[in-house]
Amino acid sequence: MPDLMKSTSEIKILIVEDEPIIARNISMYLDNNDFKVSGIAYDDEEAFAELKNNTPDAVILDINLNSPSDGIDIAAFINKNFHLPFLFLTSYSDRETIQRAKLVEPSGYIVKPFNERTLLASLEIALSNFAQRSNQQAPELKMDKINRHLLSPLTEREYIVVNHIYNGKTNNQVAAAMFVSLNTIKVHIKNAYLKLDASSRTMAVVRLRELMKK
Amino acid sequence: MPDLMKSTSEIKILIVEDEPIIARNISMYLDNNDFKVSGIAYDDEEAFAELKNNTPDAVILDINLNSPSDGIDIAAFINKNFHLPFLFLTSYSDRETIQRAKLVEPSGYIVKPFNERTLLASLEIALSNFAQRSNQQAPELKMDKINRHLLSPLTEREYIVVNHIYNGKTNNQVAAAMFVSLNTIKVHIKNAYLKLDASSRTMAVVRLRELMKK
DNA sequence: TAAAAATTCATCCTTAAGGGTGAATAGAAC
DNA sequence: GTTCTATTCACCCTTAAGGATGAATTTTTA
Repeated sequence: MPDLMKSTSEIKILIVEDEPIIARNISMYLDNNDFKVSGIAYDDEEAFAELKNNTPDAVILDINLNSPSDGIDIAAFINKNFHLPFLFLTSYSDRETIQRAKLVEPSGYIVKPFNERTLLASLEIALSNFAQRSNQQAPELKMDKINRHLLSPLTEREYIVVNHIYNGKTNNQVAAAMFVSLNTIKVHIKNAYLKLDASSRTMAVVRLRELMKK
Repeated sequence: MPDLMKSTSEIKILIVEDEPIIARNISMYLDNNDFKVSGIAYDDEEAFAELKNNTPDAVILDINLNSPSDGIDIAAFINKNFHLPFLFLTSYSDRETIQRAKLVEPSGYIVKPFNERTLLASLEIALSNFAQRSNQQAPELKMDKINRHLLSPLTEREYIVVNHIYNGKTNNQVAAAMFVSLNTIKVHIKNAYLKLDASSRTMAVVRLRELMKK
């Protein structure tokens, strides 16, 4: 089988993270899942250099860094000089930091501690949102939160699909965003419906809203 | 035209309200809109008598009454002795009262000051919710809130339709709940889509969520 | 390594949804 | 008294969505 999937979605990611263990962890996850890590930056200077020299397609930014500029500053720099999606990697922060982070309009957030699935799903959804409309943020569901309330948890692909549906996309739009066929999307939707006890996209959205409230 | 609509939806409403001006106001609204006011009770005793003698199909209850039992007490009595939908008519109340009101699981709330449209729409949605599933409450959109953010406001029927869509109903289910044909529902949906800048029910729901946040 | 789960895709079929046009009726507004 | 809006409905057509079945491939897990 020609791995069309892999070639089309091998997207170069820059990781900006001062803790080597976390950085390597993320790097391993991504390399095993159709992403290519173009570089790891441990401080602001390395981040600026990587951005210029290795032209990543997306950036994962830890907010707290051991350097003069933190992740939010680097994000502001990206907004000024590039047209790139970026996600913040963050622990629970104070309100001020969250406010500052929102101002630079990130394509997504990854909250520590995170698991592989959440990381990959957040990244894929962020890329899709960025591609469609850089300005407005589509609200993102939390897979962990949803799965906690389901007898049978959603798989990563099912989760991404229902997220798109939650944000009003048609099956064809979801297929385009995920680089797979319409048939595949329909299979994911059908399986997700079983788990969500729904039989239409609007019913699924109602169920998702209920699950998010709990 | 045989007014099938009127005969099927001429529902008897009991109004429990100690302020005669408001009571007559509501009474007038309802009588002009395919509802029949079976009686007006100005205190608890009259309410109990009306419930027994005139067998209303639904009850609108002011919470604050000049009598030993208030609206919530009467609601509890209804729950115990009848199977009837009731709505609370309320001004801004203290938390305790709201907590008590929630315990008797009303089919809806009408908050003063209210206009004719909100009253009728709340009533119709409450009746529909009650008919479908007496136990769980479908979350209800606020027409005033939505309309405040639309260039062209939704009409009452359009609002009721999008409310049903928001709660996951199919067009056929909406038609059944509103006692009109599928064609009519489609017309309302199409017109609502224009106002909401949507072209599918899921997109409409996304827009409604956005409008409710503002 | 074998079994189970996840992901991908195809084909076929039925129904739901969306969209266009036209039109009758009733009520409100002017 | 005429115009405007809201509500209702019909007929038409196209596309989207939902559902069933079968199957190949990869990844994970036992």
